Amino acid sequence: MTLILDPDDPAGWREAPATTSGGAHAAPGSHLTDGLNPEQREAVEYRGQALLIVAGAGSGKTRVLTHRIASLIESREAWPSQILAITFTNKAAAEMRERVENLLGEAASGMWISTFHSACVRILRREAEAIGLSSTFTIYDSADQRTILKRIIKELDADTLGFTPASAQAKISKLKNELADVESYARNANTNDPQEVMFLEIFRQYTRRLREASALDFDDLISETVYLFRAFPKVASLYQRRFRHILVDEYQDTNHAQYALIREFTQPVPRDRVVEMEQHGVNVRGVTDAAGGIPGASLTVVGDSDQSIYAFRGADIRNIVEFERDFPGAKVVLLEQNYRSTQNILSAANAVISNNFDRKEKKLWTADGDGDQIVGYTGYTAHDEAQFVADEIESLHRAGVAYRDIAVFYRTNAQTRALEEIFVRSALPYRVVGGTKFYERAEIKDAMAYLIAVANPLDELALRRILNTPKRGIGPATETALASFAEQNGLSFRQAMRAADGLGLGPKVTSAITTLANVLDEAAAMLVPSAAGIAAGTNEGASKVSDVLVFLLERSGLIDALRNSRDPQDETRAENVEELVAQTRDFDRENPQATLVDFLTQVSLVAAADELDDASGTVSLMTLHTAKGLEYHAVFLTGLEEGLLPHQMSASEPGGPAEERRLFYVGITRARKRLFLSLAMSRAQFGEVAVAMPSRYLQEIPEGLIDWRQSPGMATSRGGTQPRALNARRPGGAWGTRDRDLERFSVTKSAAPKAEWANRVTGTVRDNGDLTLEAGDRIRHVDFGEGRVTQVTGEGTKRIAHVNFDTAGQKKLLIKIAPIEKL
DNA sequence: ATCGTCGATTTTTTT
DNA sequence: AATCGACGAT
Repeated sequence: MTLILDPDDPAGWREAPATTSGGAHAAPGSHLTDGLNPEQREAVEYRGQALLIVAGAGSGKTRVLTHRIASLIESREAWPSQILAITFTNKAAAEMRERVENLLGEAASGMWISTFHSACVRILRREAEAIGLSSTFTIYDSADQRTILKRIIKELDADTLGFTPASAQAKISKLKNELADVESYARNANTNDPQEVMFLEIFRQYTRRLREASALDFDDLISETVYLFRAFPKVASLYQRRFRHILVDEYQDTNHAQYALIREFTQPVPRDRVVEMEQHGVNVRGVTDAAGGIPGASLTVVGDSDQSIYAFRGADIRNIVEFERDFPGAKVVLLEQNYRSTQNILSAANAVISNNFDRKEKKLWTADGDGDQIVGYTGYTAHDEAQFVADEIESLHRAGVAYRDIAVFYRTNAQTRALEEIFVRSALPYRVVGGTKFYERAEIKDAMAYLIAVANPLDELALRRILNTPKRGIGPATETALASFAEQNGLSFRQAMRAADGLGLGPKVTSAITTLANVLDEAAAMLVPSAAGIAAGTNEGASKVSDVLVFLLERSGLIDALRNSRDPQDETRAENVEELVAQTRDFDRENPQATLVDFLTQVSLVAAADELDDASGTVSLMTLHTAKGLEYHAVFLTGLEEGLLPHQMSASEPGGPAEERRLFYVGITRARKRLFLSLAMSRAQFGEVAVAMPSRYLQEIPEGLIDWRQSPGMATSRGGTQPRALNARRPGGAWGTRDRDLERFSVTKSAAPKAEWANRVTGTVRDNGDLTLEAGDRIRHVDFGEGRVTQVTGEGTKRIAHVNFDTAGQKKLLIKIAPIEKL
């Protein structure tokens, strides 16, 4: 029996599989390949150093990945702790873990299945001191980055050279994704260019401040792990020894730093170091090869270059395109059969994506038949479009489709407004996934800053945030005084606060500062485990996260300030803070051994898609980016207009329009049975109403596939719906285009004033107070005209009228706010 | 130090 | 339309 030391658990020795090298493997259980097509089966069963699975949308890649992992373990070729699977979101990780557990049962525990960022944090916290970090380092999000850069740019007067926090942030992120640091940038910088010199200074200061605060930004999490492995090969060897099988999902969206990290993980360990490791008590039996070294881990990547949509964040499509060159002898398996969508949906997707040149030809197909036609609709305004979506959702729901099986996608978060307004009015249960997140609310960030300040006393950003929140009379002057006192005496901001007595500030201010410092100290004391806990290396005896939070909220006066405020919005803010307390209670209950730092880490790394609750009975609204990897019975793609998809901003970027097309492709392929494409002819931007043109991608879909309820050509300037052949030719090429295909979307060039066709569904909202309606009442609605109430449901402000309109058909309306009057 | 008003600026997508 | 920052009044 071979024993393998698990670096995760230095005290725990685990049993290793019976055989790990040479000889015939036990045949993987056939239940793992039953029902798979030949390609899928090959992807599960192939054994070798490198495997690329080119998995078209809906081709069952998660199934292949989970079965492959299960097969490795069941055949005793690998121990669970030797598996490292990287997914794109925590939700995908959780799902993969669950599915592997379903295949293997208890045997699945010990695997690392997580996102790049979570895995790196786990490694970095463990090895923090090697690279001069506190193991309680803070993770800065983009808002934090922006705050710091804003201060730096102001101090350096860098705005005179055209620097903005956003531009500096983008540039720093780009550099870090390429594994460039301040030194390497300095070496290549042109010292004659004042702009580059200034940027270098910004970059230098930014790096220094994060260092001093013991903080890392998102990009650092990856790059610092790479640096760690490169600077400390012995540390790297521990992980190279442990992880024998690396599996990476969504490989087309990896950036250079992530690629470099994968390469580090898959490096072999030379014999000399193996000998050294053995001398230090690291068990390597069962993983060495004939030469005495540890061979590089096997690598499986899954991806689809047609779904690469993160170039803006440094994703390098070459990682997948050049995989075979990077890993000689790599096996490639192509999965083209689709198990998700109808052929009509797939034909549309194939047609659209085939317009991207420079791609490997790939055609999705299904054996399940054509299915329903795709439905198209052109609204007059965004609200009109939203009303179409709401109506169709209601009619799907009446036909038996659950709300949770329906999703609405859009390109930009701003587009949620019109959709939400109409959905609220229509009493449609929905949830916006991502968007303005709970943890981005100011009051939540304040409360979190208290926790961060306790967990990581070096974090100046968090301290400065809470210094005068709630108001304690500590203004910018005092803040600056503290900061410079700290600077001059080589103290941290926190230490300066403790020493505030000697600064000669006003007595009131001084006492406010020391009181806060004491509260933080007391909270920090609550987190120290008991002697027994320390001895056992556990968190035993430390206060729960929720208790620390409640202590901080009460003693800092934050919660009282919100409750006693005259600002009516503060009531909601207080409720949000209560919700945060409830979340920490949940966290404590679900993770009894976890620390405050664990909680902060989890919060930092939640992805938009992680918020999805499969059990909720609501329609999901999300961006096209968030939609990647998900699937729904019915999908609505909205805002299919030039300037939105493709987005205006993408036009100037190389490869922009092609990436936007992939985004459209990703959206289409999320749909299982029903696909709805919609757009508006006018859209409000910055408060101004602008005329919108149909997206160029719409015409790439073969005409017969779409049933236009109201086509762009039909939606005339007067708001009428004169039926007109989709491909009716109009002389002169409307909209000044020569492209004949565009004409099927043409509208009359002499567009009438906007006011005339903004007469459809509007954003009108009113407060009807306690208007009472009952079945049988006649009402008039601003947009839908007259109708008869058939039923009233719900209570209080949520009362809903079900109305049969004379011309507009059946609708549900939230009585309190619908623009209606009783007749 | 705090509060209120005016004007500028904003929207791409996210771990 | 709405948020954010600068500036001036209290």
